[in-house]
Amino acid sequence: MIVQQLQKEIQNAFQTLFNHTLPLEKIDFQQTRKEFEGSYTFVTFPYGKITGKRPDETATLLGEFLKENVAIIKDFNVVKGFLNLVLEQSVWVKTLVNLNDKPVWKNIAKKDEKVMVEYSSPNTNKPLHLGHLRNNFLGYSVSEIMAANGSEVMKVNLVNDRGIHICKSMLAYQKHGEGKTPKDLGIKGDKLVGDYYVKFNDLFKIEVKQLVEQGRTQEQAEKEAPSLKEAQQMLLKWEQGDKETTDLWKKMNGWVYEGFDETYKNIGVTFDKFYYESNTYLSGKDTVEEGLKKGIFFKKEDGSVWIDLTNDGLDEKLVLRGDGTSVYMTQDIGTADLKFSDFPMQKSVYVIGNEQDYHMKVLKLIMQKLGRSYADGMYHLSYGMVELPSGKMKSREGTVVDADELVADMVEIARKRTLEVGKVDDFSEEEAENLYKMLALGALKYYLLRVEPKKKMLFDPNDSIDFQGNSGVYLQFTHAKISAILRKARKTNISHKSTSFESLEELESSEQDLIRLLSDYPNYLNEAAENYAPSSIANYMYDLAKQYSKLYAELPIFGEENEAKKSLRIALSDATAKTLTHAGKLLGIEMPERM
RNA sequence: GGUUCCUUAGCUCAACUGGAUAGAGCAACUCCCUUCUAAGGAGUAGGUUUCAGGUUCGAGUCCUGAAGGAAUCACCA
Repeated sequence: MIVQQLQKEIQNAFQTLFNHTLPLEKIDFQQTRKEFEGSYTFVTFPYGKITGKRPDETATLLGEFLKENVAIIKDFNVVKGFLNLVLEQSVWVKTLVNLNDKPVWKNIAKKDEKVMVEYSSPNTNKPLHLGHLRNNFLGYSVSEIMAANGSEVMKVNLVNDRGIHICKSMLAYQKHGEGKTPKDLGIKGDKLVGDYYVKFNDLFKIEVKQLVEQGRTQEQAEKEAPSLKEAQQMLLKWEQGDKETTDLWKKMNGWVYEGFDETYKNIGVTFDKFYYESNTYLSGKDTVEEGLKKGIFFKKEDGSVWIDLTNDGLDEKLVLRGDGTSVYMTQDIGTADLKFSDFPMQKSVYVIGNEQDYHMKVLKLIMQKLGRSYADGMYHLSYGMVELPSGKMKSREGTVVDADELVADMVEIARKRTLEVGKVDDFSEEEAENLYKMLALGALKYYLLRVEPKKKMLFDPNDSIDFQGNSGVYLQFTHAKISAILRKARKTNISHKSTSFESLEELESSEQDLIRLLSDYPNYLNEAAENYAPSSIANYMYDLAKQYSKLYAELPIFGEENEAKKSLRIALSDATAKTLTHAGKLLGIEMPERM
């Protein structure tokens, strides 16, 4: 709010002093460094050509003009080309009044923009692991952030429910499962299926080893292993609609969906629509025809269809097999169109790991060449793998950090910590369990979201995720402290209505800093949406909580004798709590009243 | 081999998209609960931002090259 006003004032000053119109969006401010007086700093180095003066001269001229003509600017100082602006204290109080009367995010207008976010998109042959959690939290959070910025968002999950990998689980189950159900075994359905996926691979490895001993090369052996042949046979049968096979497929997928549902529900992730690859894997062939007609694709002698992307710095890429069957790309082309016909979006976000950077680049190029309106709005939210100290997680080796187990472990840690240091003796069992889960998920989500998505992460199962310092729990703890203050204010009937403090003229620096941070929230929100970056929100929340904690330790609230100051601090507390709650929601992190 | 991405304090990460003396947490060390929740706060120490050049008023950020790591380049999905 303040920034917008300052931008206009600078624009006006440039107009008057230098007869030059600066576009508003080009006028940037940075926070004045602590060692100088002031709040906002305008950098004048880039404008030498426009002003015809040295940067410090430009800064001085601007400073004098602003001080003279703008009421909220109390003073200025110039260090080289840096113009530091000192604002009237009343600006801060007025800003807090605005925050207090109406949270900043209520000013965000609805946009006429549809956004589809595809995320999670699991294979149905194994349970979700830590890598999926990163995906799920990213996708969910980006959806929330876009929606908070006024877009209409559709969250979709494209389930990879067919293919050779699923047949592998089915085959192993058929052989060794003895018809046992998850219920019989007392385990989740996705776990059962995952176990048989591992079992298949154990068998496969033994076969390969035997073949190698018989003199085959590793490569030959991997192609010839009988269990693999069987799986391929099964896939063929599935595609032909063989009843026994599809029945088994339906049964086992059903188990997996039950398991997934439970996990999604547990981690607080939701979808508006599910797509299943078993329904979409044949689509896209018409589009390939279209591309051929338009001359975008070409056919080789064997009938296979390709696109030549050498001019775009890539290779030739197959889009349809010689025998007319689909490849991965075919499906994705078809699915892209299908999504658009269901929900005519301007932006289409794909939350997919960075191992598919190349594939997604090709897909976007193809859709652009086909002239799809949504193609420019396709965005691959690429994220790095979560690795263990021993290296990459591999489901078929069983070396994964299981999502359900990790959450359960963290709930246990939360329980232990709460019993040690928490202040919730009078909680009912249900309330306590809720809290443990809230803290566990808060820590986990913050841990995964505060890092820039494209960076790979290292997770050491021996080091538990932080419950101290820069952590989700720190944010929650700050909120709980504030809640205690607000409860006490309510109980003792101390008002924090704007009228009770708006006449204040002097503020402490920690109060000012906090107001500034609070009023900057919409900028972070906007930035997060533009860059698809939940990490900006996470880092902002940490800064905010830290700034509040500082104030909390420095200044008394109920011990303050000046009633106006007391009210102002309560209003500040309230605004901080509301902002933490709002921002936390964007990351899927809930804020407790007590802990 | 081609392409893309990554490399910042002992460890895990920031750095407002090119701005002032690169900031946090963890770990170590000092202080602060007779005060609103110490899962906190204040402080000390820790850096040639992998390396070498370049661009400019100014580079962790942009360009070129080198080193190390990862992904990808399938008629697999």
